[in-house]
Amino acid sequence: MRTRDDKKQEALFLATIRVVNEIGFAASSVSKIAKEAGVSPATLYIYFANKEDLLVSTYIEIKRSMGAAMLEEFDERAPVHDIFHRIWRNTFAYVSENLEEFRYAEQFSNSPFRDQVDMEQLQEYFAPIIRVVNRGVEEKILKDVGMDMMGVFLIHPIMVLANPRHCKGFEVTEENIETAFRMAWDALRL
Amino acid sequence: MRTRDDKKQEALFLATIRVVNEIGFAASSVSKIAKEAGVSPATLYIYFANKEDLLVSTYIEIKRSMGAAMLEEFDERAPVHDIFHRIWRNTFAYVSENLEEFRYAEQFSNSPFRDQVDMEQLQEYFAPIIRVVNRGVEEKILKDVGMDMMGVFLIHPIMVLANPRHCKGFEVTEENIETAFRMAWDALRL
Amino acid sequence: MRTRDDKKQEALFLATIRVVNEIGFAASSVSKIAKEAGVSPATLYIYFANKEDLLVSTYIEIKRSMGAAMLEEFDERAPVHDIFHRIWRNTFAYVSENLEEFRYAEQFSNSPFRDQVDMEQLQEYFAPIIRVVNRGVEEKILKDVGMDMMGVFLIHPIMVLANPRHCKGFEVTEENIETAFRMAWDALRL
Amino acid sequence: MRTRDDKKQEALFLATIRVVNEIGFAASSVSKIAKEAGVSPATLYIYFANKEDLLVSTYIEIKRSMGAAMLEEFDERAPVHDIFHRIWRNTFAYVSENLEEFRYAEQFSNSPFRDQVDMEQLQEYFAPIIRVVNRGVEEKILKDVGMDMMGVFLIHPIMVLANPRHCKGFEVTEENIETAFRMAWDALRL
DNA sequence: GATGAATGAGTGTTCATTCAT
DNA sequence: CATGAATGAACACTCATTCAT
Repeated sequence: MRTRDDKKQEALFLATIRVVNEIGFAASSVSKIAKEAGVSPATLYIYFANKEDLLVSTYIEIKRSMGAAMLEEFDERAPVHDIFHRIWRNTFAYVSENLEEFRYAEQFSNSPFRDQVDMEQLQEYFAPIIRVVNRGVEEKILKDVGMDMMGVFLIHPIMVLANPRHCKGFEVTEENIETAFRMAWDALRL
Repeated sequence: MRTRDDKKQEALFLATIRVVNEIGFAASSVSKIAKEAGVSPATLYIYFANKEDLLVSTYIEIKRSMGAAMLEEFDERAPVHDIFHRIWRNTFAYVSENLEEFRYAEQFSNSPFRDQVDMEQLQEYFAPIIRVVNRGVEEKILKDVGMDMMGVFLIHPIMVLANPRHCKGFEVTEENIETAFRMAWDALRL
Repeated sequence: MRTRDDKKQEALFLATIRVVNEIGFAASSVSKIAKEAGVSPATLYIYFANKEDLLVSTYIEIKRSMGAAMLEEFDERAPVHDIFHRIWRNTFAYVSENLEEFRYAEQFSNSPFRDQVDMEQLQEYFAPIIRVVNRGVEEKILKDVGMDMMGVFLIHPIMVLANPRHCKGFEVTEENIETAFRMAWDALRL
Repeated sequence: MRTRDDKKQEALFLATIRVVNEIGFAASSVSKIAKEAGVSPATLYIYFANKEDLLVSTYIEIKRSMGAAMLEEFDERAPVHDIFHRIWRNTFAYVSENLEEFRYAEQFSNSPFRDQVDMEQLQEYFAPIIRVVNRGVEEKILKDVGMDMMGVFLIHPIMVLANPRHCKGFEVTEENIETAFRMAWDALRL
């Protein structure tokens, strides 16, 4: 028998991201994605159970790689401020260099497909961050305001700022990134 | 195309919001929206040029009413902090009380339809806010960081916090709102 | 608005029968039936909810017209033998003259769609026959063997004999029909 | 194509019957049948030329075994009545005990695949019965009405009565079988 | 102004079959 | 001998839009 080609799965992920970003979630059809990936629509169904599975799997794959990128060179023993600074810059780098993936994730999480994803599982990728937040609160460095609010002022600003779609006026320069981080840190710190 | 029977146009706006929120952008069809509004699909084309026009117009209508709500009791002569506090609470109130409209806008602005909207025109609704920001910078009350960053730390947090879809752990209580505002203000102020 | 065209429903019934008889149940597709009827596949869905509805409705329509044909000139007060003779000849005439309809019904009732039909409702068309059978039993003219067996020896033989597909050697002549009826009557009578 | 591993061929026959009976002719696909048989779809094509060959071969196989069952303990020298009685009971037994096979054959012979079968060859299985009918006519025991009519009143009733799908009200008891045979015999005998 | 009928183009998905291993 | 991968063609069905009334 022919052997399964991992390249095709990867190609389908990339094609999904490209097509969804270009024409939007609503207009993205299985046949367009298959064509973009250079395979037959029927072949797609060998690698994914159905359209939803394709979209959800693509999202999870992005989240996984994003989580890994955010935690690069993560050193749990460093000062909270430095860890956050590291994560902040990692995340900025990831979003800037993987804008397509990031935009896909954004569209996905604003679609009803979102409810099909096991969020608990996704949270695992970000567990170390949560531990640092808790440590920061214990050490009286961070405001004790719950995890959601931390995300809103620490992670979310990056998502918006790094996305030229939202912030046409924000240039991703060394200086601007540091300024933005200072604002985030001002919001979070005690 | 526009005509006198404003009730039908209003009904179509509401139906669009309801349908899109319930089954998502991708699955929302003209005929389903028409049925929800209690009119024939053909009638819809009397009020809107096509599906895109319907979706875009609905979005603009929401943005208009949202802008008005945010600026309620706006007093340009009050202190910058108080104006922002007022806007912050207005916005929270609007989002909480108009979750459906808000969610529609969120889905819309994460779709490629976004590019069909004349953003310049939308900005007008929020012009007074921009003037206050500029005043705050001049008065050395606010960091001088450009309008995008202001939006990211002032407006965006509300959008996320008030949306239970994103923040299941955040309860919209008096206390939490004030805490969050303090964080936003810490981020913005000099 | 355009007005609904009853001719199209009729055309779809006929097209269904023709296509199913020509290429079989399994190979009959909605698009082939629509093409045969001279309408777009999409139009078909205005008149029928889905493929199953089309097939089932066609079957019920046939059964209705067949029941009516079998009971033509039905006179409940005539002798049982004469009534049966009349029904027998009516049925033979119907099957011979409506072979296509009959064959469709045959294929249908040997398909799993059969289970989608409300058989109780169909039985109504044949209620008068059942009453005559009961009378024949009471009058000690017919064997008291239950309704199924009556059907097997009275109705079923016609279905088979009149269908050249099954009985290539049976010519539908006056004499042969009478001979066959005598055999059926011999089977049924006391 | 045929090969030595008769177990797989047998498994495919059985799988075909099971699948077709469960989901119907139209919905039965090669891959579903292969899965039911526990082999790959590709393997199926080693044993059968194509889907049609599989379906037709399954039918012929059933007809062969059915013919053999009907003629069990066949004694050409016995009285015509007794031979018929024997065949009648054999057939009833076969249908009752092989309902799945029988139903498959029924569906098959009501589909256009029927025309793909060499009927002449099938007739061979039933040749002894034909000889007995001819003898009965010569001996003035049976009506001289042609072979088709004999089949209609002798074989067909069993097919219908033994199939609970058609005759929900007929219980396959010793007594009912004998009663039905008497009716068939009354129809046939002079 | 308002509508149900109508449709070509498209949807997601499965099909029977072939091919490389 | 046996197989999972691969696909063009087809499937049932829905779409956004137009048309006749």
